[in-house]
Amino acid sequence: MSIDKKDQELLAHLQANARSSIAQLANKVNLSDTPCLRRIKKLESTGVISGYHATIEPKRIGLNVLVYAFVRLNQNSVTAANAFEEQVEKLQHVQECAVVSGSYDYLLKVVATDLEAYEHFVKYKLGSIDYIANIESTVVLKQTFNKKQLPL
Amino acid sequence: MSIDKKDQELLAHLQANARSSIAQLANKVNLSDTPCLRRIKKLESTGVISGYHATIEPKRIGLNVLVYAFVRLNQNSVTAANAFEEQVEKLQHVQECAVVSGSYDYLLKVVATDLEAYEHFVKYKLGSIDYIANIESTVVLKQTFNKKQLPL
DNA sequence: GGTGAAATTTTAGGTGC
DNA sequence: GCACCTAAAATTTCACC
Repeated sequence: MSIDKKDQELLAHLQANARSSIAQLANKVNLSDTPCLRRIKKLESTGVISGYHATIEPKRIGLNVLVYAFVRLNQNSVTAANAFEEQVEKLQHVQECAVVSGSYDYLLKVVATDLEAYEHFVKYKLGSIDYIANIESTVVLKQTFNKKQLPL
Repeated sequence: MSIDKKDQELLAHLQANARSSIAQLANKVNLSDTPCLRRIKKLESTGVISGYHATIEPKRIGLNVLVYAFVRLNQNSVTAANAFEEQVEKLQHVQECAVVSGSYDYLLKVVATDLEAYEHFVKYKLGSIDYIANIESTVVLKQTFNKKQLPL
């Protein structure tokens, strides 16, 4: 998959506004509609574009708290890792999960309505997952920015 | 702003696929087109929906590395904070920036082509920003999931 | 990569429930 | 508040050059 200048421009525009019409996009990158659409379809089918998603302001729906939670498991087995990953994905408040370097095994990005709800989440939801040794929470006091644009 | 069941369903669908047509959405939530569109416009104008963004697979465009970087400043002044936030936002490889609790001041989400590029980034880009006392990098070894769906 | 045309969709207004 | 209808404008998508 080779991504030329036009593709890069299309990706930039689609990251900024996923609901732009093909005609608008074609205009911005100086192509006519058909080749523009062809390029977008190709970017989709080759997996460069994996989806289009509305972004919701968490605070507008009552999710006022964001926390990064570091998790260490009590054993380094495939069984433990698989069990943990499977169970944590079911928790709707966990938005992202990553295996990380350092003294912890996982980093989770968690949303909650408030700190009390987060405490409850850690105690009863995360806390009920198998193989967890300990959890360290890093509370986000303020998000300074959250770009929706990867460097191309 | 009150968000009822239908709005919640619309938000869920738009988070899953931001390019759905109004007719498709109206069908899914058992509304006709007009009130469906009205609701979406309202969700947009009230800031519940802040935008629609194409999601790009970082690896498909050569961004193979993701790192969470904790940053501590060398002074707790408004001047230092403002200067840091302003300069770090200009770095395209920094996707997110948050003020956090704990022993560090900021948590940055950084993408890079590889670890060597990341090392270069820390040394010459982040490193050239004023007021930074030290940086601790937590490398993501594997992303297990990244949901595009907030709990409603 | 571009053109033109058909098919579909969006968007707005009006009516009555 | 909604469904239903109508209709113009815009958009998507196609075969073809």
